[in-house]
Amino acid sequence: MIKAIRGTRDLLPPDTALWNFVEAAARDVFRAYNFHEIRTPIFEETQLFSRSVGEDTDIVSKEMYTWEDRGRAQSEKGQSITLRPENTAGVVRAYIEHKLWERGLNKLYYIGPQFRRERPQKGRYRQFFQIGAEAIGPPTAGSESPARDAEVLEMLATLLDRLGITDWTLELNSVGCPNDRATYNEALKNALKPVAAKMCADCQRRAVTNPLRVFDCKVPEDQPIIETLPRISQYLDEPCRRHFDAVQGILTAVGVPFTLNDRLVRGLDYYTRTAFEFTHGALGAQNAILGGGRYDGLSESLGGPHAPGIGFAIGEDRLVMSLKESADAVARKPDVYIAPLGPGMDRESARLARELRRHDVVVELGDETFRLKKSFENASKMGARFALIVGENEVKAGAFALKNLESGEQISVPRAELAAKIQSAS
RNA sequence: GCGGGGUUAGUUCAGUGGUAGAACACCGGACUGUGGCUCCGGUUGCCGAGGGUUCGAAUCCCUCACCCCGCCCCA
Repeated sequence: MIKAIRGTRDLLPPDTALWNFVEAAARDVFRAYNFHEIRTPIFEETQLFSRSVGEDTDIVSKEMYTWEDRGRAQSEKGQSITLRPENTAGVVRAYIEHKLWERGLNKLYYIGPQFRRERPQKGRYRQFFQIGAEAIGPPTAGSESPARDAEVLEMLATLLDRLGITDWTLELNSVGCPNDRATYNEALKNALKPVAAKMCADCQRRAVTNPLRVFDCKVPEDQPIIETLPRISQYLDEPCRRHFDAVQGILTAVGVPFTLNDRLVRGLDYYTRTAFEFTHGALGAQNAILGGGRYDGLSESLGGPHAPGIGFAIGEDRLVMSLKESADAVARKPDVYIAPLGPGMDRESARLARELRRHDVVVELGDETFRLKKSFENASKMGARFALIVGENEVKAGAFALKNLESGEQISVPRAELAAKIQSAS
């Protein structure tokens, strides 16, 4: 048997209804903030990712689906291509390629699949879905303003509330400018040198390879040592500090609660200043449902103009997981099951079904060879609200037996009134 | 890449060396123009794959595959 390959999966009803619900809510909320949808290709030149995400990140060094193209044209041969591991790079590429700033397109959102070749685990797949947005543009468009950061964060809080997710926590930090980070990294390394030997094996390795990761350590014995380490917040220059203070001020003013977390660091190279994460309990080891931050230098590093930006990506798989219970409620059940009874009644039923569907009634059709019992069984199994009997008697009388499957009440309804009768009961 | 758990009916699972099971689901009947509740009957399997031990393997051993959970890392 051929199965979906490791790390990929089929999304089936009724879950798909929940996915649609989530996506519809996101589109609706984003629209209120003047974001517009962009769809970029799911594969790009490999360089795009290695240059933006960072050559030394795990994503680029070992988690990308990359292959060599064998196109017909000479220019296509040997070109290295990669399935997008995230969507920010693609959006910024498109922003530059189409000079979107010339058209005032500064706020973009996307919904779509991303790919990483990592070991699957709870809420983590090789094809996973992200809902994200990027506010990017020349500083005159407000793209560098702390007000933009606050707006994006407030938008996310609104979306989560709208989805009925109330127990979220917004963790906020500033990772400063590239200069601040370089200085800080040096200071952190130096501070770790004398104490690393006393820490857990993981931390000893991190101290050398990726010092920032030491802050993720969960070993209790290491915590006192970690507490003494320098924090990025102590290394922010004046403009970065003012920016961060302003973001916090606006968030407080609009009533979006947040927690400062100076251990929060972002893995991707392009992040600057504001970094954030929304977490949600009861999701296991992967408790972050969305993350993002500011990337003021990304456009320039990809050969574009100075275009500061801030963005985020929501892990849709995880978000849906935390809503899982409501999947059945969101799926729309048939309003009516039409039970044709006897020879010739399929034709009659098809005509009726067509009429009703034009009135936005959800109709499921039976078959004239089914016994009535069978039709009723089918109807209640699929959760139809009504069963409609289409037999010779009904056709002759021009009125049909309509049974409410919940109450058991059955009435005779003239053809012209059927749609209204079914709708009114919903 | 590393560690742990798992794989038996459509689904959830029991079965630890001697005839493959239960519940639910599904199909049919009781009930030929009326579902749900009830009762009766029925179907369902290369027991993940391959090899080994044994008179005999779902069961013990080895190898592999796949799934899940976690680690590393991370939107």
